Amino acid sequence: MPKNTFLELDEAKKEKITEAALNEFAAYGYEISSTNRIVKECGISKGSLFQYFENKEDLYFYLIDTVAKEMAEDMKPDIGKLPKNIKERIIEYSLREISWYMENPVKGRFMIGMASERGDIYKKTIERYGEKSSGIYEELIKDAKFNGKAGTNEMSDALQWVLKGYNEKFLKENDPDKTPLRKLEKKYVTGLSTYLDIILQTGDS
Amino acid sequence: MPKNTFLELDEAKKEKITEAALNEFAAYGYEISSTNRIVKECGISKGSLFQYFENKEDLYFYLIDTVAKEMAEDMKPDIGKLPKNIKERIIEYSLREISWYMENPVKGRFMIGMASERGDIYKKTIERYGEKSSGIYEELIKDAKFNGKAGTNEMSDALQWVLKGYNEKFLKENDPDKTPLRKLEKKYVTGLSTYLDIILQTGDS
DNA sequence: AAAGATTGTGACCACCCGGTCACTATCTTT
DNA sequence: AAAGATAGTGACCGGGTGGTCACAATCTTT
Repeated sequence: MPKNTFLELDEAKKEKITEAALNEFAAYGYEISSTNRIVKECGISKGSLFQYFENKEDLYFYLIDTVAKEMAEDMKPDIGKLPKNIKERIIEYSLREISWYMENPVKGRFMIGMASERGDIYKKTIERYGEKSSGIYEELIKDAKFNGKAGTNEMSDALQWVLKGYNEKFLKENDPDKTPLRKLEKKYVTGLSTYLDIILQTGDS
Repeated sequence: MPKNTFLELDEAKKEKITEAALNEFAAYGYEISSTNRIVKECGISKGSLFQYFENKEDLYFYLIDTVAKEMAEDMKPDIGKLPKNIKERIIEYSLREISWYMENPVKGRFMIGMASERGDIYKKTIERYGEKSSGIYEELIKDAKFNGKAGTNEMSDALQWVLKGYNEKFLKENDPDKTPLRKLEKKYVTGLSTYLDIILQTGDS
């Protein structure tokens, strides 16, 4: 965790440092990211950075804490009022998620990158935060009918894999800076609907 | 590509160098991997390594070439005689793939890691080899019936995501060094069958 | 205004990197 | 055996790394 000195900085400065660090980690990943570039980017001295944070790892975990918390808080209010229909429920939840990524591209890339780190830092991240919970997917499909021998576990796995695959594909093929968000959201829903038909037994739209 | 000097080395030495380099890249990824550690591991001098290969990148691409070729050749003979039934066909192909990964764990981790590199080396890899072809998945499902509006493209995407997800899950949960391969293969097929039921309309076993 | 506490700085440290090259050791040809 | 070609070596180079610390600047208390 950051030292008190950092938390007591004025918002603008904190923001600048956080932004620079997120950009660096999002672009290069943990190991290749350079604290030298970070301090140059946000205009503070090396000494200051290491006064605010114990070390590079401390800074990295602070960012994970902050961004994960912010994301969770942005999404939480919507989760309560999801539709009853399974397919609609999944689409609305997933749309909320992808919109957050498009509205927060740097933080989004940071979070995605975090999940594909390697070596020590990956192990430590897992130790601190555990594997990504699949609880939310089980929640989403709680009263669906399934094909074959599939149970809730298999179904939520499949849903998770398809959503992840579709999100990656969508983010790769669509640039939120070029197309208005509204249009992208419509496109996202249309595309996702087709994929959901594949794994959901229910025939209604 | 490696210089002639490397290709003319005796097999044992080539093998030792290749093995050490694969281990390093598989464990750390391209950027963090160290040529110093590689030469120490395989017992040659730094000078020799750079006599055999132009530079680190050259070595890396040589490994990709070699391993990808080997994998393709190991799999090719089987592809021709896949069953006609879609589900059986997918299972048999996918089983062959996962078996190869379990029989060649280092090469397997190297190939998987390769696909999740970042930055320049990732771009260069794509430039050289192109995106991973999804042609094989289209081939596998060529005469399936689909749910809803899904066409061949969506279907092969979904199949690809589910297979990838299941493979990762399976490799994480099963250690080929502890359980005999036969048993693992049986377990793999049983598990995969359930997931395939989710995305395949066909009701037959 | 002076003294003291706090915050900010960047030159500097030891270390590691990929890559080089003058040199040695080995093998081949004469 | 001598001479020449080839293969192998590791100290060394410039450069970048995360992290430190003596000092400078600023703010707070007296």
